[in-house]
Amino acid sequence: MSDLFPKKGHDHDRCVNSALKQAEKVCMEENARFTDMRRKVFTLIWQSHKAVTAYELLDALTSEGQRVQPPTVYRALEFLTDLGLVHRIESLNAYFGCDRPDCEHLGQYFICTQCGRVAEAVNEDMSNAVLKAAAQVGFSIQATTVEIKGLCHDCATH
Amino acid sequence: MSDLFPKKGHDHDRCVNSALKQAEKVCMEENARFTDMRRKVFTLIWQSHKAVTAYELLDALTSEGQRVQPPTVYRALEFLTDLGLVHRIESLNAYFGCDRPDCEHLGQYFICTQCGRVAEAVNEDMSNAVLKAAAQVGFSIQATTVEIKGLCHDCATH
DNA sequence: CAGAAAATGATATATTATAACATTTCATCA
DNA sequence: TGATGAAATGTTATAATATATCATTTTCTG
Ligand SMILES: [Zn+2]
Ligand SMILES: [Zn+2]
Ligand SMILES: [Zn+2]
Ligand SMILES: [Zn+2]
Repeated sequence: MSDLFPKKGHDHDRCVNSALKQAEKVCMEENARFTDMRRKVFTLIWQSHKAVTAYELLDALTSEGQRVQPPTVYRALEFLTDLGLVHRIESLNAYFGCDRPDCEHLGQYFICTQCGRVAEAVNEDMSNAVLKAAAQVGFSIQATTVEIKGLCHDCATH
Repeated sequence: MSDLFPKKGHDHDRCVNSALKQAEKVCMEENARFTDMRRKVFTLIWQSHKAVTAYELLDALTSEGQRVQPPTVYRALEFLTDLGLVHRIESLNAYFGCDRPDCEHLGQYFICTQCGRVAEAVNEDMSNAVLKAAAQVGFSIQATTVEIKGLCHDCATH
């Protein structure tokens, strides 16, 4: 059994740095500006493996100094989600950093209701099943939401 | 190709009446009270094949007579969703009547972004893919959300 | 019918998100 | 270089969704 969730005590700075690198690359390629605010929001989102709400981001940005208003955060989130650098978790009204912003994929998430961690899966079987089901009923897909809640392996066994 | 979505001009009263019958049966079996308010909310939800927001329900109930407050509607929705008579569509913050409240299933929805209609699918391939993906990573499922947005066959072809 | 439990009413407030307009920053090119 | 227009951010207000808490009414049970 392979665990999607990061190991306890892993080098998380490495996660964040690698995500920043990828984000810079994607922005460069898309000729999009990775501004200070966008970078701050992106970094805050990557500071844990949990999903983060817009108002948690607001609070974090505000405690860093001057008051930041909702539209500022929502704009950064829109930018990041449009580029695929961040995904919105619909069932949590929260945002989560994408591991693989450079490859097209249908978002699929495992969400642990105990520890709060989220893991993105890119599972061919699930993707294919969704695509096939849609084809069978003549439905042309624009976006998909697959969110699976439960206990991660760590939480289920401890 | 089989279309999940109801045919234009179908006998919708029949949909509603059959849903009410099923709801009564489920409540009876669960020894749960299908009160006036719950019945009203349930019926309103079934009055279209679209998802309905809590505040749309509030407005509808209020225009029927005296003012109804949010908690009243949210309580009815909680009751109905707990029993599986209604599902919440996370990506719309809206509610939708379940076709098959009498059989266990993972909720899977097709949501047309053009006409607004929603269709519940009960697709074994999708369910199995989700269950298998979870098993592979040692994740024990509590709830799943599968919401597929796009164009229904009618909207895609007209 | 009394008493307990369940449901609803009422009031207030929390949480999530967007609209609209002002100001600042930044790339571009005359 | 510095005018200029587009993009980004700031600011204020408000919309949309959801819940906490306590009071009252209704229903069930004995
Ligand atoms: Zn990490
Ligand atoms: Zn966990
Ligand atoms: Zn119908
Ligand atoms: Zn349609």
